[in-house]
Amino acid sequence: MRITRERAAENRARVIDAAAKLFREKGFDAVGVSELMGAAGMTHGGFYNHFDSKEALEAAACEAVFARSVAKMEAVADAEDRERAFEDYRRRYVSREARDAPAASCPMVAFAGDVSRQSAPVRDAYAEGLRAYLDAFARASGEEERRAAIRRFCELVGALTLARSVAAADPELSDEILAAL
Amino acid sequence: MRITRERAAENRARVIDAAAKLFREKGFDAVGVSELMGAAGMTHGGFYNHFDSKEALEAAACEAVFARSVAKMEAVADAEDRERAFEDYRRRYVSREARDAPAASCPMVAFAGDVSRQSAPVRDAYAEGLRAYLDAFARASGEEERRAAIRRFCELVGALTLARSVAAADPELSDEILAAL
DNA sequence: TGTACATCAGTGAACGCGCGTTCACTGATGTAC
DNA sequence: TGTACATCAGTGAACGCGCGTTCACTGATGTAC
Repeated sequence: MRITRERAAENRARVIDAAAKLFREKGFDAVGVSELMGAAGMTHGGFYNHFDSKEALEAAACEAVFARSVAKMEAVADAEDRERAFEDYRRRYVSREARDAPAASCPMVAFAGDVSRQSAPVRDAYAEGLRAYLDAFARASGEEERRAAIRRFCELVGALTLARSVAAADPELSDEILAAL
Repeated sequence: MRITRERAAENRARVIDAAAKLFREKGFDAVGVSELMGAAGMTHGGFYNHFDSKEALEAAACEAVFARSVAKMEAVADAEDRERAFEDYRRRYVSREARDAPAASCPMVAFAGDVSRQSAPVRDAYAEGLRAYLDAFARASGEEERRAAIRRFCELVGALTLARSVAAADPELSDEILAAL
């Protein structure tokens, strides 16, 4: 059942899309090749037509997720009313909506815990993404000192990470952490 | 080869100790029962003499790790020179030594990413630990507003998490993040 | 205190299961004429 | 444009592997007398 090249490229993109969501939601190791291919509407056997290995997809998905996040952050930095755009971004970052939608949110928070245990290509894609993101964040924040910008970002990452980690077991504490920002 | 009850209790404690280290270092799912028992000097078969399941050990280890961290934080809060003790704690928290020794460091940073995907007992042990830790941290920080204390803690957690996540792929960036605190 | 036996902590083989990966196969697509 | 054939994206069974868990077994310990 050969299909058009165009369609094959769409399929590949759909696998990366599914991976971008599922890896953020469940972590790299908890999502299998079968589940990924299923989420893209295929069976597992064809996976290796598109990727050398699961690791290769992890790196590709990591890159794709960061690309979108960095673009969003740069849009904030380049907004006419930068200050307001930044505050909006911040508010949404530590919102309950963001906390409860790990599949759609910040790659740093979703991947940070796992990434140091993943393969080198994944770690490299992550590091490059973080660098680009931090540069954009520093510009967007309006802080004169880069150190201050980094501290502000750490605050956001810590808050979202902690709030998400206790969301199920202690929702009040989780809300309190978000509200503190 | 039955052994003394005392010795059996020691063995159990040794398994929890090994779990406290290995789970923080590699994550819950990446450490097997065999590896844990081996680290405690036994073979895997006897595991279920001590624990109902791997999940039960995860919860016990989580509790044990938090107990130590909370005690340390409370010691800071109750120190004669609280302010200085707190600054020392902060400095050590975002040091390279702490970053490079995940097996021995902060349970929040080590577990936060994984805990929401673990079983209820683990999540509960974690939530209780975090609550106790935050209370002690708020006292130790000397902040009048609890919100300000939470923000300061988020800053630390974010910095250690991010620094650790890029330590291998981009040591300069990792150092820069630590230095920003 | 000494003896006889039940207990049970630890051993290592075995279980079913899901994982990442491979492979023979299918058949519509892409290409050469 | 039409025909003949090679290509290759996707299928689904099969692979070896390590996981959590179970189990029959061992033999020193703990207990009852």
